[in-house]
Amino acid sequence: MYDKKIDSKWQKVWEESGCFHAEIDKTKEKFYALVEFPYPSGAGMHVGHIRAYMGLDVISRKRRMEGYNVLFPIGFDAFGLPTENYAIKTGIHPRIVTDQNIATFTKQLKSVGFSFDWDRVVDTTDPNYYKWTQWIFLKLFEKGLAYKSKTYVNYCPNCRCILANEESQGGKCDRCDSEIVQKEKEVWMLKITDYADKLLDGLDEVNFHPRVRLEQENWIGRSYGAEIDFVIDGTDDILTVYTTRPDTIFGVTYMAIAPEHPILEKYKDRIENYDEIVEYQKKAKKKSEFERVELAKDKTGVEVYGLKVLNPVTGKIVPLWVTDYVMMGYGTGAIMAVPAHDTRDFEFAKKFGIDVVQVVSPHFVPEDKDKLRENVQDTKRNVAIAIIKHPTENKYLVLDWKAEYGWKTFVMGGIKEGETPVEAAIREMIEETGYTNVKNAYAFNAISYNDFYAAHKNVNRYTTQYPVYIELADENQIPTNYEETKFHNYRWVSAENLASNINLDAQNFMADMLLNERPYIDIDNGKMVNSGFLNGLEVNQAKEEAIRYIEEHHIGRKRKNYHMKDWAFARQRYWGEPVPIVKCEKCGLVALPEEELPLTLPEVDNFVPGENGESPLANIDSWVNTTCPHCGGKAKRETDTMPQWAGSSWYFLRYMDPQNKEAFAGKEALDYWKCVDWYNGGMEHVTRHLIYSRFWHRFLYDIGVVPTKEPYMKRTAQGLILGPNGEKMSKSKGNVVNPDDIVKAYGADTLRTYIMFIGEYSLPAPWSENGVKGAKKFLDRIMRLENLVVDEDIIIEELERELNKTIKKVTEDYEDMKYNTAIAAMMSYVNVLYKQEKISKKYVAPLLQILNPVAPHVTEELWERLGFEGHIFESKWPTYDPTKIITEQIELPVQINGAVKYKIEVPLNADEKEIEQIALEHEKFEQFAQNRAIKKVIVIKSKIVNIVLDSKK
RNA sequence: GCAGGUGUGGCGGAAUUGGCAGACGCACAGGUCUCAAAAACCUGCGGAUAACAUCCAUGUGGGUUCGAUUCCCACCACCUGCACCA
Repeated sequence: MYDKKIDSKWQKVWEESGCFHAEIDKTKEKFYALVEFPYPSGAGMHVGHIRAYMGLDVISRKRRMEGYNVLFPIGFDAFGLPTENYAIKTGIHPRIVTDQNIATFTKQLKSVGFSFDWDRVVDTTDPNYYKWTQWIFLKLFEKGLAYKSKTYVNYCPNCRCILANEESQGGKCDRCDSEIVQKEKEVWMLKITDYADKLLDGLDEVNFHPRVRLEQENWIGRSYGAEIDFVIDGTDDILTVYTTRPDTIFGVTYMAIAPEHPILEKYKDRIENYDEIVEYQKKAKKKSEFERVELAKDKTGVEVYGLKVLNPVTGKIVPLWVTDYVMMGYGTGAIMAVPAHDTRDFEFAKKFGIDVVQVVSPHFVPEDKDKLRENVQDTKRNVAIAIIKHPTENKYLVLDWKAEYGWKTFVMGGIKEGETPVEAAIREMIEETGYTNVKNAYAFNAISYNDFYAAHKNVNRYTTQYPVYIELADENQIPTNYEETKFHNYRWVSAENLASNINLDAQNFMADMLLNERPYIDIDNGKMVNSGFLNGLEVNQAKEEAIRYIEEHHIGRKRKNYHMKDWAFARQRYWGEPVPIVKCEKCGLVALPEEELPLTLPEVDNFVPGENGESPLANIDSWVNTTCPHCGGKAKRETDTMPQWAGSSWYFLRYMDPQNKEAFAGKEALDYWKCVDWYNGGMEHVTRHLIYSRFWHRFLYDIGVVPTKEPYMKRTAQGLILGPNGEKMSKSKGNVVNPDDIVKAYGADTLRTYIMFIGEYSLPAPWSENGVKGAKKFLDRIMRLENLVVDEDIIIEELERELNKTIKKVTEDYEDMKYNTAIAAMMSYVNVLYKQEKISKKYVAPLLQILNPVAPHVTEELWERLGFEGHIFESKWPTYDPTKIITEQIELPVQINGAVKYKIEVPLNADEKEIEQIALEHEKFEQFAQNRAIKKVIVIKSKIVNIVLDSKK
């Protein structure tokens, strides 16, 4: 039986032997495994922490046995709001609370038996640590990447604190879930946008989980396009817009600006309805983020009377609108609106009756029977397509062409010289159907290019097709004797069945555009129409050509844009790193000299932040008032502190050399450990910590103080552990599992084994108390192997094969983080062992070694009891013998018509012919074949045999 | 709305260059041991039917293939991320 008392016995051995302590050793290859260090909250450790750390504890233990010099550190990310809020509530100093929490976490972590190097623990709130956080900030300031700016920032009224964009995703505060508001404030910002390209391109150099990579790419959100300068008619002012679709410049029918756009204030005297606009600005400002998103479908806006805008390419003058669907914070706060090819512009234009002009048309080139043919004449044609609506019913006229053409189409025909599409469509309708009386007819925005072979004329046609909607007034018909009527018959089809009764893509597109009013936004398939010099170009060519044109004419420029914004790097709170900058009346913002670091937090009586979002530090006059390091005059300290993400942006570097007093880490340590080889953590940090720390690290590389561009070579992510009810664990739902309870009841290895067995590592998995018992049962079975083991050397073929297979499988699965199947394989092997009367030690020792990373206490104990030499952590990772895995006879399944019916034994190297013969000679074959003829026999060596029989006898 | 992921027994989950669906575990049922229980051990366990034979079965509907959980098309449900990003 696995008695949990052995846990502390082995934890003591590991601690006293220092076996997990890492030192630089140039004779060995290094391996740096990193897990996201915890925030030491009062709630203590969560089972999620265990899953996160186990992933790399297994890898680290395996690597040590493989002979690597492994650095596997742990520390505490201890600045932050929960501790401070607790301090506000209880009056206990955050320092004391932090120390208590760290002590609790340390005890808990040790009780699970992680192989961390406890001599390298870091604490971000230790002045010896944050000295270097401040030092890095000064470097950023020195290089112009830290700046103070008065802008609109995200503000959480509940936390009384401003937040970075990354901390207010979805318009909610990361910490307390309150609705955030926009507040104008002067705060410290870090210019992370300067690093957007480096952060994106750096992803090519590392091996990140695809989901992690994708989320980072989306968050940075690089887009390529152009800035185009529109002239405000009758002024010298320009209105610059950013667009990713410069190709659609001919489709601009209005311009739109954000409510906060400064142009409004500037021209308030010229604007005829300025009052109305001010009213709209007020309303827009009041809307919460939530409302803006929820009411997205219902566009609002006000036209600006008195200002018009000149399209610099077409020379057309278009109206200017103010609307809150344009954001001041993205691009230039102004857009050129192209309703035909943008969903939002389309909705807006429809609501306010603004023109929609199609400039991109799909290009259909059929691959079926209508495919262009060689050796027939090529013809070019403008074609009118008549979509004719029945006078009384919701039905449309469809032509069924004769079988040899196979088309189902609308009425269509060539547009003659001097004819408009509408005229041509009506003429064709009368000629082909005899209907004469039109109630309403108009062309609409669904022009398409269509290149195909026209069988009835035996020519290739390159057509531009113009759709025309015709509504009949009545069913009055005149006789027709037009020659083309012999090709087809017509019938009426209801609107909902139209798509399945038209079999040309181009015409289906038209019907779709007519019936479901929508913009055409497929940018991968399109050619330009109604677009002057761009006409006929594919979208991508048109984009380049448009940019070339505007640059040549100095009316715009190529441009990249990012979704990511600069990092608001200030919190109006006490429990954070003080910003080492003073504001001097004469010299402005002045950095503290390096020798004065760390700038430590002063003692305060009251941790409550001010009503208007100022830090508690602002109340400590003795601390705030200081002298300028530059001129010696009066100066005030910055009272905002750094955000929680500061300390965690470089902690992996401190682990390399945690005691260093001269630098954040010494050169020798940096050159040896270089960067993290494998980093595991949660998905929730991908667009926060992981972005920030890559930014800082890249900056440190750029100033020459770290040896690699990227901090983490490989990044993986564990899935959440859900409560037993399948919901996310939370106190309010009462479904939280405390790891301490599991360790106390079942032992550390049970917890470890269960969590690794729970399911695919990167996916969420629900907790199951029964599953825990299953893990315990398995470990008990391991311990009881002692009763089967004998000293004799007995060779058992089956065990030879199974052991080698298991070593292979487990070795490989650990590397792929497939811990669940690795454990399943070991369980299977144990099941085989239990079938034996007695087993030699050599069949148990490697099992203990490969199980050791998951269940180190149990395996160490049994290793000792069975009298193996030394400790298991000093032993060498077992290798497998591939020749032992192969057997001479292999079993192959035989299928009859695709369903497995029986199995055959064949020699390993039998060829297809021999296998076929063995399969057909098998006694069961006749039973299933029943004299049916064999059509075909498929033999896949070492996989399967499939015999295909005639269905008849 | 866009992007990504997931969907397989009563449950957690295996199986992917297309080749035995349900490994391993849990739960459940029967048995051995026991005065009894627990533990342990053995056996069974997707569904239908008397059946060792047959049929059905990997979210739904089609398709490709000798053969599809795996590939293709359309759709549904749930989860995650982003979100009026121009």
